[in-house]
Amino acid sequence: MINIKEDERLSVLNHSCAHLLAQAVKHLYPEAKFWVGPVISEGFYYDIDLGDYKITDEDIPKIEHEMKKIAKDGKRIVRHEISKSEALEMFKDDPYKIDLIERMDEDETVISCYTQGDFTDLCRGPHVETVKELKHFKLLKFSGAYFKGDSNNKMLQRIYGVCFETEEDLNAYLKELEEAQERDHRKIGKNLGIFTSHDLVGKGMPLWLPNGAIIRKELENYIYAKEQKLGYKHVYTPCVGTVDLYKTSGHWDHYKENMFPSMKVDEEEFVLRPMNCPHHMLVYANELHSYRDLPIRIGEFATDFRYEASGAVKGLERVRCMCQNDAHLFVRPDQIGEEFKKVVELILDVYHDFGIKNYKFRLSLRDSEDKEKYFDDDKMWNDAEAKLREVLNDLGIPYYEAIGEAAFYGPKLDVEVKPAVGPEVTLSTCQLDFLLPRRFELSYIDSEGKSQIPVVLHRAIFGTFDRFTAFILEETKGALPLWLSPVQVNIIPVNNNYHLEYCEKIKDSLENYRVELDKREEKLSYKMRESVIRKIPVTLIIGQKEVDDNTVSYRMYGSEETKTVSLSDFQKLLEDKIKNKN
RNA sequence: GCCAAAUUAGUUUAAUGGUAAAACAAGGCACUCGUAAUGCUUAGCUGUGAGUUCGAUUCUCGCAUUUGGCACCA
Repeated sequence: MINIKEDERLSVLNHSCAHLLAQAVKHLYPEAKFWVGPVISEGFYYDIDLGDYKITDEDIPKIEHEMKKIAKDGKRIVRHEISKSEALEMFKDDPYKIDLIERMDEDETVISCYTQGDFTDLCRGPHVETVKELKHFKLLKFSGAYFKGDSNNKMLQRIYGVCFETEEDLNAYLKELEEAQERDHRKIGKNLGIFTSHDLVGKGMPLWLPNGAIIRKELENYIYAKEQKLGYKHVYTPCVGTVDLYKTSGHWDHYKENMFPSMKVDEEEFVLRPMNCPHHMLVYANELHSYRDLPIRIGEFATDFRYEASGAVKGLERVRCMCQNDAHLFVRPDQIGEEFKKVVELILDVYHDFGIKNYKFRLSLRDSEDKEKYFDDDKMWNDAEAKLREVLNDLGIPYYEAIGEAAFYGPKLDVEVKPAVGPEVTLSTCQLDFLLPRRFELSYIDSEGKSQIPVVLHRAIFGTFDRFTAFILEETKGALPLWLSPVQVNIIPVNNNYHLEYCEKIKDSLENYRVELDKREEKLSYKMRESVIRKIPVTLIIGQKEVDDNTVSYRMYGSEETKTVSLSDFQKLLEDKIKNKN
């Protein structure tokens, strides 16, 4: 998918188109006041205050029509430069523009405006020469958007659109948007019987169907093996904890709003756990540790519950009940770099196995101005942030820094991916934590017999199994690699009367695989069609030829070619595919 | 949570102020078949609670869920 914002020409075009949109809106709704109209990776938008009037579906074609009309007139787009005081005078009736102008630097003496026909907007530019160039655009959607992105502020109305240089480019882009919908894990998940939901269970509470459960189990087995090899110790702990547990950890103060409300049982007050750190702290505290024992790596496939805002819930991607591929690494301060590096390497290893290529590393740091949100210890933060940067630089991994995205207890490295529909989400995460070990009074005995406080790394490679499955379904368009596929081999006999016995024999010989034998009294082509629709990786066609020659004929998903081989060669082929994860 | 829109059979869709149609899927019968749909047949549906109305799936309102954004995302 093309990123408009990263293309210089398209950026100018789309930004100019945002002005065209504003002009058209001004023509149709003279009372309209305008906030900002930036270019984004998907095109452009403009935030507009229409008073009490709400944009409807019928307005969009009208606005588009007006935009075309203005574009046809072909007015030039002219730049003026004015001083701050002139600007304040010029836009004196427009509180939004005044807001923008007042925030501009006093020294920045030149403020620019762009005029096209009867419409002038404050803008840094640049723009295209004339509105005539804005021919191939489309308004895509509209919604409410908080003024300055703050939910305490008034909601403005935002209209999104996109503009291209040619009609072909525009159509190609719109087609891509449509195709993205086909790739949406919610659609695939429904079609392939991966997951469902029910009002009686509740919002954001997915039910994993048998096919989804197989995928999840394979993911669990895969990451469990990796983690065991790396010296992780896996545990099981309860999905609830007492309120006091979360008061001890500090989450009660910082995270209560995102937790399900507490429930009283006898004299104890419980919450459904939103994360597993406190439980794992207590696993660590169960015995006395020597500096020689560290690092200690506690892993768990742990079900957590979070009170996600109702508008945020989405398929398997954002849920209220999820299973984390969680682990907490208890390390000595001198081991931070090495352990953090191992986690990053594990992430890279796993992404390689899944063929995931489009992801970004985000180093999430605190906003040092915000003493409310973050644990207050400047030295701790500075040391931790420096450590993470150092490792990333040593590994030569490209990343970007995000101020104010850290957890309250420490900085973190997140891996972000882009779903088929909607904004980027975090998949993997690795978080450094100097705080929780202190709150739980964790310790180890150093070489001089003194008690020391360990450092904790929180990490989740898949993030949650839910979100990772959603992502993998979109990456593969539901055509999962053999090792993950709920049904791996589908056997279709040409004639049930003559070939079934041989098919049963083949099925028995593939006992290590998930095999289906389609015995239904249906036409071969009918069964083949269904096998393809279900995206089963391998379909076997078994008829008289195969029975006579003691062979199998197979067709791989995505190919129309049929190959015939001996059963042992076929088994070898499956083994190789599983081994190579393709 | 906020701004909107949507909700009809298992699924995808149609229609209507006089309680609903089709395709696929499912059940039954026939066909015994070589790589994306054999034919016939049976059963199955208006999210939920109010209101308006002689009568509501259709109009109005509330609720739930879903969808697109915004905000949130330890």
